[in-house]
Amino acid sequence: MSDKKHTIIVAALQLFIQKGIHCVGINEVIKEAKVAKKTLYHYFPSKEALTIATLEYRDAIFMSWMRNSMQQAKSAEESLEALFWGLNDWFNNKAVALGNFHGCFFINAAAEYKEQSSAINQCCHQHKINVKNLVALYVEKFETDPQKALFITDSICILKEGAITSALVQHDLTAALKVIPLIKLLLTQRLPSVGAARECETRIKEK
Amino acid sequence: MSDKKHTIIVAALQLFIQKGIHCVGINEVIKEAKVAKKTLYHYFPSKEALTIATLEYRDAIFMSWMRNSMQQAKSAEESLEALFWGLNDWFNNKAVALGNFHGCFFINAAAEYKEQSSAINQCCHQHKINVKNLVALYVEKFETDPQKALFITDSICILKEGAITSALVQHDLTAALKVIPLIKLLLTQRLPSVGAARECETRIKEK
DNA sequence: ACCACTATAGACAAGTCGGTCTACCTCTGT
DNA sequence: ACAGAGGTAGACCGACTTGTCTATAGTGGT
Repeated sequence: MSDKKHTIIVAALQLFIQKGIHCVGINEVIKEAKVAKKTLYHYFPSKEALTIATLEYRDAIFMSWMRNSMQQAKSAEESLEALFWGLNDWFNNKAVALGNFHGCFFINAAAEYKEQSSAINQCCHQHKINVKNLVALYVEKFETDPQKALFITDSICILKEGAITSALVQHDLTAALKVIPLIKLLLTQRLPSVGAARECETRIKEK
Repeated sequence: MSDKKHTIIVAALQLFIQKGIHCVGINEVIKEAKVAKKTLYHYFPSKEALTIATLEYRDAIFMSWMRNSMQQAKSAEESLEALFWGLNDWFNNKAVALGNFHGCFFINAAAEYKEQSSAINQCCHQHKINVKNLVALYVEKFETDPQKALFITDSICILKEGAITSALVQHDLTAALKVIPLIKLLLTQRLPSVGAARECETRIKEK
């Protein structure tokens, strides 16, 4: 990839994360990237294309950071816990790879582009699938029952989203830590919860 | 309150929730509200003031809906579970008072106005405090230890945020149901989790 | 009857938006 | 030497933004 193209993506990503996508104009991006407007439009046909490029770039950064945070633990269970220690670092601006915390770029972008048909929304959706797949990889190491594994994976992903959102909206920088006991509970005593999940499914069919 | 003022707030809220605040211009609001621009600026000094009025109105609607969803259950524990059944209705467009689901207005608004000094961000923050206080009211009915009660309250709020975010970004309309087993687990076996929370606090101090 | 209020439509100002375009300047490969 | 790619600055376009203003009209209270 060209140097300039990369510079533009990095600058745009930084601005989009800090201020939101709608708030940042093309002129601000080219000023920050120290690049001519023609150069930007040489590499990207539109602001939307640039936005998608920043989402893809952020996805690569985030997934790499996540893999790195999880793979050092001794067991699969500890890897899942380690994810939340990593999130805690992020919230407190200690995750160098992710930069300062301004919430999840993908959640924020999806909030700005709500229509499911929009390419930007689909990018955000895809990122969450990537995250879920990585979590599932670890869960499946100790839980062979696919149904139970899916329940644990979903629960962990929801707790992750909740922690990120709470950190952003409620300014609760300890949200990731508050979740860790629940993760432990989920991993040590998971059988009754699946029973309860089945009960829920039954109840919704009754409705 | 004047009829016109109320009409403007309702129209603006509907548009803001559907499309996001930055995406909706004043002209669109007055067209939807069938009101002259001067009338809007007679009641609201600026778009920001109008936005805050919509946030306050939505807060009133949401808190009323939430109280209503929870107060019918037999026990405090069931009220907390009922909250998630209510969320499930909302996600599936069955909560009449809240309208069709487009994510949490406050999370989305906070994502658009990230600066903590902004009045809009503070409104969102305040709403989450209101929600937390209502949850705490029920938790304190069965958990007298303030530390444990706080942990349970925080956990439930994080699960709520996670479910809403997952429903929006991952298009997972069953997110609220997936959380219910965790709520049950939290309420029936809450002692070990507080121990784990203490362990976390110890570990973070070591860092 | 008259004032103050509430409302209307819509022109207008001043600025920003995404995006196009011209004109010119370096490099690099042949 | 020369072509073409990649780069620069910035003028320009039409559409849109928030917010102000003029001119007009119906209303209720004193």
